[in-house]
Amino acid sequence: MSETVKNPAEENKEVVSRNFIEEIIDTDLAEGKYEKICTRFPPEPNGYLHIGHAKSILLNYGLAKKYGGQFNLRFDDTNPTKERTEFVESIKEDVMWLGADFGEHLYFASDYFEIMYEKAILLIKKGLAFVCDLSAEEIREYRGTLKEPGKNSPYRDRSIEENLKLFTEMKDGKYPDGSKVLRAKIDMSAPNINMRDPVLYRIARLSHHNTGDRWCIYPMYDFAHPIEDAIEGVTHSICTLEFEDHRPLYEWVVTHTEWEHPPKQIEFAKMYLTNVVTGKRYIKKLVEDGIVDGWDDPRLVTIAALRRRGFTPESIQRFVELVGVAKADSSVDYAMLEYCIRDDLKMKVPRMMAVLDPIKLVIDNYPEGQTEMLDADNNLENPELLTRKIPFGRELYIERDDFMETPIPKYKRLYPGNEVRLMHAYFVKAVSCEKDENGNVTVVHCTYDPETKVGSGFTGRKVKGTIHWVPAKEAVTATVRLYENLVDEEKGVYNKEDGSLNLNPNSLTVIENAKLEPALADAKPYDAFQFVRSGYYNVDVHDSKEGAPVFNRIVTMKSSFKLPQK
RNA sequence: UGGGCUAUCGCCAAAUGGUAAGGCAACGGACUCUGACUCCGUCAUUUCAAGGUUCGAAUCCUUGUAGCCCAGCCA
Repeated sequence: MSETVKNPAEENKEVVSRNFIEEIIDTDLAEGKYEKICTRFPPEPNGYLHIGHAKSILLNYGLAKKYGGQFNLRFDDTNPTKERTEFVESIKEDVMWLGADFGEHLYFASDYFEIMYEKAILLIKKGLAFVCDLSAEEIREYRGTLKEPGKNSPYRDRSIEENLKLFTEMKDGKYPDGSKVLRAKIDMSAPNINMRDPVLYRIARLSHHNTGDRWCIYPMYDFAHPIEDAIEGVTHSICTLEFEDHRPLYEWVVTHTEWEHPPKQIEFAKMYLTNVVTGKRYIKKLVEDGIVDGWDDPRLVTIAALRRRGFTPESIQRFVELVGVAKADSSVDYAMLEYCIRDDLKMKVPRMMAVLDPIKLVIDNYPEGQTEMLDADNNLENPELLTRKIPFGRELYIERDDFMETPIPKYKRLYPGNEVRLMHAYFVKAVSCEKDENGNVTVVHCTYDPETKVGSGFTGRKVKGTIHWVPAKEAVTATVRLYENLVDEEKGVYNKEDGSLNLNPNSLTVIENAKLEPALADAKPYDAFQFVRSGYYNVDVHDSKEGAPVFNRIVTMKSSFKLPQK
C-alpha cells in the first residue's frame, strides 16, 4: 500500500492570503479594540436559504471560528408581514447542516423590542427623533429625489414632550396603522437619501410569529439592526454591498443610542452563480407553475435542494472558500461548484456500476447457467471502503454507447474484433450483434478469455478500453433522474424582453429502467455513489423510502471524449 | 458636478511602490481496471482607457470610460 508522500515545503507553500475583512479584524485586534470577535448571520425568516446565503453564513462562521470568537444566528424578524415560523425552522436546519454551529447563540430581533423601544425614547429625549404625521405618500414627496434635496416635515419641530407623548400613544395603540411614524432627525438635504430623516418605527397591527399581538409598532431595519448587533456584542457586522449607503445611518444609530462597544458594519459583494435561479420570486413562480417539484427540487440551488441532490456541506464549504470574498460584483461559474462536489465525493463514495441505457451482452463461450462471484473494490483509490461481490454470468447488460458496429475514429470501446476489459472481470472481444427492425442494436455477442480475470496477474496483453456492466439476471432495475442546469446556458438566465426565465427543456430526464448492480438495491436515502464513467448520484430523500431506490444525479463525470450527437 | 461602490486571464481572485500568486475552465501530453482520478506542460510583457509622478506603478496623481447600488411606513 503506497501513500502519497507530501512534501512539507509544499504544504507550507499554501499561503492563503487574508481577505479584506480579515485584514480589518487583524487591525482591530492589533489596536486592542476587541478581545474577542463576534459575527452573526441575520436572516429575515421570509423564505428559504440558497447558495448565496451559504457564502454569508460560512464567511461569518468561519471568521468567528478562525479568531476564536462567537457566531450568532439571529432572526431579523422586525416585519411580521412576511415572516413565518416555517421559515425559522428551515433556516435553522440549513445553517446547522452547512456546519455553521451557532451553539446556544440563537436569537430573535423581536426579543429586543423592549430595548429598542427604550432606545427610541432616548433618541426622542435627545431631540434626535420625532413623531411625524405625514402620510407615506407625503413622506416620499418631502424626501426629494436622487438629485434634489428634500424638505423638512412640518412636524419636525415638535417638542420633546409632545414627541414622547405621541410615541407612547403610538405604542399603546391610540393611532391607526400608517397614521404616524417615528423618524430620526438628521438632514433632509443629505446627498445620501438614507439620512433624510429616515423612519424608525411604523404602526402595524399585525400578529408577530414570536411576540404575538404584544406590539403594534415595529422598528425599521435601519434602526433595529445596529441595536440588535450592539445588544449581542457583535463586533463585525458583515452585510452585502447594497447596505453601504446605510452605513452612515448604522453609525448614527449606534452612537446616539449609546453603547459601550459599538459594532461596525462591513460590506462584501454578493455571489451569483451562472445558470441557476436564485431570485426568490422566480423560484416561487417555478414552484407554483409546477416546473419544479418544490423549493427543494434538485435543480434549484436552495440549501435544501442542494442537500437533496447530494451536495455535501464540505463541498459547499470548499466552494465558498475557493470563491473568496471581495467587493467586486461577481458571477461564479457553476463548474466551480461541480468541481467541489466531485472533489469531495471522489474518495469517500463507493464506485459502482450502473447501466443507464442497457443493451445485452452475451458471452458466447461462457458456460450457460454458470454464475461466479467476483470481488470488486468499492473504491480503487480508497481501500477503507472495502470490497463487494458482483455476480458474473453469460449474459450481461452494457451501455448502448459502449458498442459501435462501425467505430468512429479514436473509439476504444467495443466493436467487432476489438477487445476491451469488463471492469472488475475479464477481457472480452466483440464478435457480432443483433438488431431490431429499426436497425438498433439489441444484443452484442462476444467471447471472453478466462486467463484475463482481474486479479489473476495476467499481463499477456493490454486493452485500450474498459467498460462497465451489470449481470443481466441479478441486476436491479431502478429509476434514475438526470439533472442538468435549469437555465438555458446559451441565452442566460433571464429573458431581457419580458423578464421571463430562459429554461432548459432538458433539465430533467427520468430513466425508469436503468440496470444497477445488485449491491445498490439496499441503498438508503442520502447514500451517494459514483456510477462508473457516468457521474455521482445519490439516493433521493423523498422518493426512495420504500422499494427500489430512486437516484438523483448530483454531477456528471468530466470527460474529454464526446460521442457525436445523433 | 446627487450620493455610494467597483474595475487584474473565459470565470473567481492575490499582489499594500520593487518588476502580475493560486483555483476553476480550456488545451496539449504521460499514466490508468472509469476517455475519471493523478501527474506534467501551455494559458495576462500586462492590470478599463489616456496622460502624469518615480530609478521603478496594477498600486500614487489627473482626466475620462464602463458596471452595480440608493428616492419602502421591506430587509
